[in-house]
Amino acid sequence: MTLPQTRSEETPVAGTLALEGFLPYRLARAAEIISRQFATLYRDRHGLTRPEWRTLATIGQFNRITATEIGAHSSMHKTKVSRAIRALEERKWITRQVDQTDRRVEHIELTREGRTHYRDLVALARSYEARLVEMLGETGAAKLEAGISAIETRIPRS
Amino acid sequence: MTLPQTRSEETPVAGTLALEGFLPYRLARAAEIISRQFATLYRDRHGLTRPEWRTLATIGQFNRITATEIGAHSSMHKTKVSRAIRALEERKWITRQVDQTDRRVEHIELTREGRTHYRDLVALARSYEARLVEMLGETGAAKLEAGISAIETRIPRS
DNA sequence: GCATAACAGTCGCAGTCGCAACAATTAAAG
DNA sequence: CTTTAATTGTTGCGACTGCGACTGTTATGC
Repeated sequence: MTLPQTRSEETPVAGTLALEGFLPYRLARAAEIISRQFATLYRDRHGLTRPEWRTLATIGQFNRITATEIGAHSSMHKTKVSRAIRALEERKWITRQVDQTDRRVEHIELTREGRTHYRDLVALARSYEARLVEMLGETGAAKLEAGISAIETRIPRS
Repeated sequence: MTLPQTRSEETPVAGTLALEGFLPYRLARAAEIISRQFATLYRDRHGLTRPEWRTLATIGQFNRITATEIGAHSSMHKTKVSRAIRALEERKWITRQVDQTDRRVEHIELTREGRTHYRDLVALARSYEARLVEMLGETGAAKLEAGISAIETRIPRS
């Protein structure tokens, strides 16, 4: 285990918790490592932030979608979605049009330019995921996915 | 899978990426669910933030430790550590003393009061982890840990 | 119908974050 | 030695975050 260099002088004390063995900490740390690594790719390539990437990925996945639906599908707070949408609109990667039967709702679609970038990002994502699975090994990746599935199915959304 | 309610009208489009199946996204989401759930516990009970909890956990794990070592052991940026230390000091949960042979270094220890809270937090952490493993099931938890271990060992720290 | 509640999306604000720059100190180079 | 580089911990700053309040609109209750 690539532990952060363990301290030389100090030794763990009895009656304590080993942070590096604590499951929630390990999970958070693992996710952050992967998240940062992947984020570097799309940030360097397209200058996207994490909320923008998720928003774009969701819009591209469906063809026409609303802000609320984006938030539900990508697990993001509505303000995050709102700001990401604005940023993508300023780049002219998406367009919005007000629903005529319910004028609270805006439908969002990719522009031609947005679709081009989306395709590129999908390729980037697929290739990163493939490399990731390769590094983890088939069984390592399978176990990780099974563990995540357990969380998705068994942990009640607070 | 407790998916965010899938959209009724829209159907996934070919040539796209399914965000909900994308491993980095799923991992980030799973970690956030757990992290938030556990954070609610120590926030409600002691008013701690996440960096403060990690810092306290690290100080308690070793008896005497420096800020840099805390950061290395808990995967936190040094500014986060610095601010967490100040907050804990203001609560009088820790004390610092300057190293006499290298006055750049400060050694940090728990006060009596800090140790009390630390013990309580350790109990809280252990009980949460136990409940978590119970919810995930023995095999689910084991697979999750194996997957995380794969990340810890096989993914090069950028 | 009309008042009230619910909902979509935006915005102000206060809190948090990480980066870069910094002061103080110690180590290394020559 | 003396200059330069490296290290520890802090701070200023701009960017980002989520909460609550808000506008505009549609649905519901009576």
